[in-house]
Amino acid sequence: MNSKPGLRERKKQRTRAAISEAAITLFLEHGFTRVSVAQVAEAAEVSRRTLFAYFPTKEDLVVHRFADHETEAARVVRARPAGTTPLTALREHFLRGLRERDPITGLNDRPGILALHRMILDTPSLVARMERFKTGAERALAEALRETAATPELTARLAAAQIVAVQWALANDNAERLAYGEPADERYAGAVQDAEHAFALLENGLHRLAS
Amino acid sequence: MNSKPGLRERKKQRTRAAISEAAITLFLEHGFTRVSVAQVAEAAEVSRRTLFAYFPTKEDLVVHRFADHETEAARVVRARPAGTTPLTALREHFLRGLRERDPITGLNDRPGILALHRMILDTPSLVARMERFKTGAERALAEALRETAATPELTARLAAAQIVAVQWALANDNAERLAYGEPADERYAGAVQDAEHAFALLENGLHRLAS
DNA sequence: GGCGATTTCTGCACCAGGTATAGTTTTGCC
DNA sequence: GGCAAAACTATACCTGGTGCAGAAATCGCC
Repeated sequence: MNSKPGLRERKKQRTRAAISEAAITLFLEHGFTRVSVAQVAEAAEVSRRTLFAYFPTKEDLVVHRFADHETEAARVVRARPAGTTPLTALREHFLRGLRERDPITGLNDRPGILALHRMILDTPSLVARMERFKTGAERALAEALRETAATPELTARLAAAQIVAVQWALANDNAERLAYGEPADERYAGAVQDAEHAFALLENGLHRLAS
Repeated sequence: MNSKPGLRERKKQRTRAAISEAAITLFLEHGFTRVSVAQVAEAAEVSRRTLFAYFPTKEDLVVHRFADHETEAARVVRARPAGTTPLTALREHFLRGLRERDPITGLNDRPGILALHRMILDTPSLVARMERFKTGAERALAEALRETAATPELTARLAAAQIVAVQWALANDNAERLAYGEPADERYAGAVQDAEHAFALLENGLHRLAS
């Protein structure tokens, strides 16, 4: 279907990739805050003005890689087999993510990914930018729940907020441990256990919380 | 204990208040983005540099008012009567907030508060700044759960994430409705019902979510 | 291949938030 | 009254981000 994207389009994609690559290389080498967008533009052989035509902010040079995941939970819920509860579908999907070491689960220790996660975790403006994805994911998931699970508006929003918060916490926990040096393969079993515990908590509630 | 804060300290407090007041007045009148910190400084009869000595960022000129609430949930959990579960204590506290129209519940329609909430809701950088409070609240609450409810680390973090997310969603929902024109007194009954529903969901889990 | 029309890129000037520095004023205290 | 510490100010600077006008590349068509 996309056999003929046209030279213009192809060039745009190449330029975009070049900018992103130059940015991430420089950021990983010298630190996000210590590299200016001017330096990135120069490294990518593009004017500063053009860089901002491709990426609206400096932070986006990094986090655009996660943009797709914003609607992932919503897609999973929509695509679940008939008779499956949303929570089950999401749990299975998350467990598969762990098995496959999907970076979004925080359980990927390929050097590039690891360094990227580390950088994000200790750069406040990048963390803030990631939070916006969380909000987007919440909204999309709520909509999916409302549409496919006959869930009232408020319940959908509450459930979505809980689910996204929990998935985020799990991924963060994994990413932190890996950033601290634990190998992914060694962490895997624990990550699975934790995920199952977390989804059980979502499913059964917090009523067991000691008084 | 603080009978003699000293002239220096009192003056600092007055300056701080003057800056904050000037800022909020100008922001509410002309919009957050359309007022520069230079204008705020001038209105407060203070140099720009001094303004930044009191408030680290422009956003903090607005959101510093919410700083206390960051640890509120944690305090409530720590101060709960013996034999009370954390969730019960938090629910009671939230319901009391609604009754008293505590701005933090989103259920206060005093013009100043309302206008402030409206401004925050449609200023992305302010929303982002508020999210950081959410993160702080999560961390503090997790710590309180861990310490006072004999809850394992991960469970505490997961529970805190869920609880804060839910309270946030409730407050947001109320604030949005009020921003849309609904009077607080008229919204009250619904807000209580919603809160009770939300805490029940937290307590009993999402297992009822239709397949 | 050539040639207008359109899109993209660039350079430049500009604004605002935030920081570093060095010097001036104010306050606390003996 | 006078001295040290603290707070404040002016100034210059850096960086992210935007507006604008013109140069350059691409497209589609002849």
